[in-house]
Parts: sequence; structure tokens; C-alpha cells
Amino acid sequence: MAQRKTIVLDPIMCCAPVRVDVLDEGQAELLAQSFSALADPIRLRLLSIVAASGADEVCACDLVEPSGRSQPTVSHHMKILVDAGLIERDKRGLWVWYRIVPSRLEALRAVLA
Amino acid sequence: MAQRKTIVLDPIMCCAPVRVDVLDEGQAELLAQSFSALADPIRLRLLSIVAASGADEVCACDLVEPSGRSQPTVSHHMKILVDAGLIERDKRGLWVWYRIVPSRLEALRAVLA
DNA sequence: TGAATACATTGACATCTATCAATGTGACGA
DNA sequence: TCGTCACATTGATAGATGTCAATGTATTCA
Repeated sequence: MAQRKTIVLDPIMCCAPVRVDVLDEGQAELLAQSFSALADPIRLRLLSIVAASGADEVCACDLVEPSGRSQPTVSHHMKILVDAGLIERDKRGLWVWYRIVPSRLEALRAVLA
Repeated sequence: MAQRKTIVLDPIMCCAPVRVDVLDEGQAELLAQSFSALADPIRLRLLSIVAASGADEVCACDLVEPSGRSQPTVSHHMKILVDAGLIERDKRGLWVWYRIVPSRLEALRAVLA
């Protein structure tokens, strides 16, 4: 299976906005990984469910049914979002709780400025 | 070959930010196509070259060498960026000129807010 | 009209990705 | 300790994607 390294981007900003400086290869590679995490409709919906929930955290058990995918598939997608740094995972007892990482969303926003 | 439909997102905003409302399936599908265009390091660099150039437009002939890819590959990637609405294409004579579409970048920024 | 130029398209291939059934793992409760 | 529960991992498969050589298509100029 393809290995998916956890990204080590600075959470605030990895680089200047695309309008300012041409991205070097390393920056482009890291950013492409982040945007890849957003490049799937199921992952966007999962991210949105977590981000838009009034609560700070959302249980993994509440993601399977609304996503319309199997439990292993949801687990797979959540791992990609976590590895991209967009979501944090916290296991407590039998349940896993997810919350978004606002600074990472902001970092991607900054690149598009 | 896979067909790639031109996206018809509203150029300013397609939907509420992910923090506000859960994306519906149609919105997620359209956004995933846009983010897919950004999910490749070569495309990010091409976009950045066009966006960061002092001039309003950049000639296609100036994209091949800095990208380190063949001419057909660059043409392929530019088509994806154009279809995603992130870049506009203008052919004048033998040359093709590209310029970015700021409103589309802003629309993606808005979704991540 | 014909040759040269700039870019697009085709075709082929290797790699990557999404998906699910089956199975594994760790935690809790009886 | 044993069964159950919640989630992760594995393995397999179909489809998508990036890449380039070869070729096609306009456009310009002589």
C-alpha cells in the first residue's frame, strides 16, 4: 500500500501566497498533499461535518451513515485528513473523536491569497 | 480518456464556508474538482508561475522549461487548470497566453474560512 | 502553396486511489 | 476470562491520473 507521510508544514504558513512568489518544488509537493486531502467529495463532506458541527468534537460513529460509505472507507478517509493535518484525532475508550485544526485551514487559505 | 467537464461554479462563492454549513453532495463534488486541480505539485508551480509573474499574462512557451516536464504534459496540466476556472487561456496568433482568475482563488479561499 | 512554428490530442503505460469484505486490535463490561 | 463493541488494517479490484513519444491542427511567413 502507498505510504502516506504525515506532513510537517508549519501550521500557520509554509510559504508566500502563490501571487507573490513562485513555489519551489518542496513547497509545491507539500501543498499538493494538503490539497489532495481536499480533492475528494467524501473527504470534503467529512471535513465539513466535523467543522460545521456546533460541538468542538465529532465522534467517528457519527460519520459513517451521513457519508454513505462503509466504516473502513470512512476510516481510510479520516486518516488522510488527519495525516494532512486538517483534523485531529483523539481516542477515548472505545470511541474516536475528531476536531478540525483551524490553523491548517488558514494556512491553505493564505497560500491562495 | 476520462472526460473532464468544465466547472460551472459561481466565480465568487458556491456555498457557505465548511465551518458554517455541511456541504451537500453536489457542492462537495464541484469543490473536489477544484481542489483536484491544486492537488498536483506541477500544477501548483504552473499556477504560481502565472500568478506571481509581474505581467498580467504569461506565454505557454515560458512554462515548459521551468516546470521540468514535456510540452504535452504542460499542455495537459494547463488544460486542467483552465477547466477548473483557475486560469484563463487566450490564443493570439501562434502563442497562447495564460492569466489567473483571482475570483476563483478567492472562492476557494472562502470555502476554507 | 508549402514549410516552419506553437500548441493540442492521441495512445500506451505505470502508478495511484477509492472502495468494500474480511479480519485484526484494543477497550470495556459481565 | 470471555464476549462485545468501535475502529483500524489488509487484500483485492476497478477506475483515475501523470507521463511522454508520436502525431494532429492552426497560424504565420516566404
